[in-house]
Amino acid sequence: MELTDRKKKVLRAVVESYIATAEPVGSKALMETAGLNVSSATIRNELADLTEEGYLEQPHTSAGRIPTPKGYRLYVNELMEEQRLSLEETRQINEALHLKMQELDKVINEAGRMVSALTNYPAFALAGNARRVTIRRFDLILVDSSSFIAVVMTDSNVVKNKLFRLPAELSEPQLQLLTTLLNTAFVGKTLDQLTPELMRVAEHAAGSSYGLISLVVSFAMEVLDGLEHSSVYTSGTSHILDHPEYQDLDKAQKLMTYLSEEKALTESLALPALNDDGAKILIGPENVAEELKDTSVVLASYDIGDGMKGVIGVVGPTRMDYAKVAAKLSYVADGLAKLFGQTELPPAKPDKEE
Amino acid sequence: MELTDRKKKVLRAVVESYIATAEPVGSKALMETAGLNVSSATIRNELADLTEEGYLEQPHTSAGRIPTPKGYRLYVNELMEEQRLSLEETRQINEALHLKMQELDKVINEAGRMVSALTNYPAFALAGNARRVTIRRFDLILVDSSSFIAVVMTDSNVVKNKLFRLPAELSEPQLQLLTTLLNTAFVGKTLDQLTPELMRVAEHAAGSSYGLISLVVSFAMEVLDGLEHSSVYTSGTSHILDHPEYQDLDKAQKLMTYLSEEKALTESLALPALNDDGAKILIGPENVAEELKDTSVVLASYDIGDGMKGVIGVVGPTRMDYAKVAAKLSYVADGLAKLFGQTELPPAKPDKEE
DNA sequence: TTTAGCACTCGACCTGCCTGAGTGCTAACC
DNA sequence: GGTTAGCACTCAGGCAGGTCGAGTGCTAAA
Repeated sequence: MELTDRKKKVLRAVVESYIATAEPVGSKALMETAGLNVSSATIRNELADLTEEGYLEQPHTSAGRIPTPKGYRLYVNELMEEQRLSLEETRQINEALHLKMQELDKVINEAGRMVSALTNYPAFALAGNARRVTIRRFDLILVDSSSFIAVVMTDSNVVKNKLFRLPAELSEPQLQLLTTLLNTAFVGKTLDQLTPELMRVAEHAAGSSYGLISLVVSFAMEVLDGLEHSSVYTSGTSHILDHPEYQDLDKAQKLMTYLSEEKALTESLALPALNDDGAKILIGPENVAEELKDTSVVLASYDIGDGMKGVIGVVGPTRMDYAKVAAKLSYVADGLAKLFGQTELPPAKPDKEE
Repeated sequence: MELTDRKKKVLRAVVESYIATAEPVGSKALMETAGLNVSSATIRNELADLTEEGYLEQPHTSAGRIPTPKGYRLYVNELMEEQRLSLEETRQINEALHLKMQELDKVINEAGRMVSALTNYPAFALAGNARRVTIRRFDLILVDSSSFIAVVMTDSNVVKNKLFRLPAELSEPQLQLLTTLLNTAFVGKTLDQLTPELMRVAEHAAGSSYGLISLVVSFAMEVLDGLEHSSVYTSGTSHILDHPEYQDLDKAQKLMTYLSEEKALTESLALPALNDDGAKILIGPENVAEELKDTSVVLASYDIGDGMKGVIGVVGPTRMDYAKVAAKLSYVADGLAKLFGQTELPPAKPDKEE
């Protein structure tokens, strides 16, 4: 059943006032803020109806109303006005985004920090692969006669390396043989395709340096594994304490602990978002995780390219400023998508030349 | 002036009881716990003396005594008994330490987490170089005609890589020329020795692919910079709320914020510790950082090898269980030192062979 | 349908009171 | 002299009761 226009206006005013103050909202206060030229008694009637229908609730008899999750949901779906970011804010974001392009991990982490600073809520960020990752190539670099660097590149264009120091001697030709072997046997394979049998075959072909095969391959496995179970970065957890709903230390601590548990966070929040595009708002009980049942989450995902996707999100009380947060989050996500979309290389002409 | 034996016993009992309960300790309670066969009145006299001399204080007239920083200091220096870890604890630590050897960053971070879990205090961990780092070698790997991987190795045996995608074509010989150029011009240089002039000379020699020199070198500079300003990992900040002294949300939040500010943390806490070896306890006002004036810090540093050192530390209320924390921290630090001390490679014979 | 008015509810806050833990001091004791 | 028992004193914390005021629902009139 559709709500009347006036009811919607009242609901909206309640939500916005409660978002701003965290205090139950009374009929008198609404008379002024809702912009309807009716008396407080009329508003009381409307409030009673809205309460009846489950959009609002009363913490106790003689208190004002606060929105229920259902109320927030309606607000988010229909009533919320798209927030425009101020010039200053966009400037800030752009500046931060165009910092030097470091390792992916660091950019992700930095994005989380930025979002947290921008919204004053704790934030998290992660990147992951929507698909299985395979190995694209191996390179082995001889450093000296007893150590070498293994470089592994995946088909998602991630490159990782590791330095190996050996108790035994090693020669350039040996290493080249190894490289060829690795590249013929293991390229194009996903993590679970790297079976022990495959290893054994390759080791056999490797002759005297057979032991190295398993070393390098298990490194490659670590790399693939790391890419598929990418880690989450959390930032700004101290912002939890900003909000009166977390005066209750116990509540605050539970949320903090939850946020610091990578696994829980990844599984219940971030991964589901990887496959859904765009922004998403989860209000209170809409969250799967028990710990978040009275907490809201705003998420945005973006494309990194090479089959990878990123997610940034913000966690806060259900009384969250959804409009502002969603706007900021989307803007940052868009910025990141653009950042990753462009070639990593700035036009190759150096601008200083005498 | 030396304290009498009995005074020391009383002080010790006060500190330990206060550490355990966070409640001011009265003369009656001490009668039982201090293990002296004297009446509460006698103890009261001793308490009065200790208070006079600045080792204890009273939150208010009719309350028991709590230790002052000076009291804690004496306790730590003379009275504290070296704690032995339980078998279960050492087993736990060893197990965690012998996980697969991943990237240095991750090991460091993991160590911090472990310490935090072990002590129930927030912990931080970082690694840094005691000396200037230089470049040891460059390698460039051609991936396809428009992209290559740059691998940079430093004299601290850290290897980093980056994938470059070019708008232009690139050939193997070109890349080899570049590699030689880079290796002759920039090897052995520290960050500040990588001057623009040096770059210009090298670019000149590079002919048509001169633009790539600056790309690779600036990547190398990032690597050196990153190694010298290594980042701190904080974990377990939610443990702050475990302790009654941080019921005051404001206080808790200030500490949390401080802990999440990498820069402050590195400069005021971690870096100073890098140069001092072994364990260190800083009590309340002994800390330089204003934010830590009523907080204690226990630090341990260890050798990573190749001129690198690591620091792990724990932050908590002055009423911290110094003995336990110090024991655990040292054990972990020792473990890490050993872990890094051993060759990264396990004896190269695979134990399964048919 | 809206409004004014009124009785009612209930949390927040203040107040004063009481209790008990803990003190310092004094005088007696060994 | 150090040690102890006893006693008066202090003060935070908890509890009970009272007041205040914001906000309600309901009713009756406009």
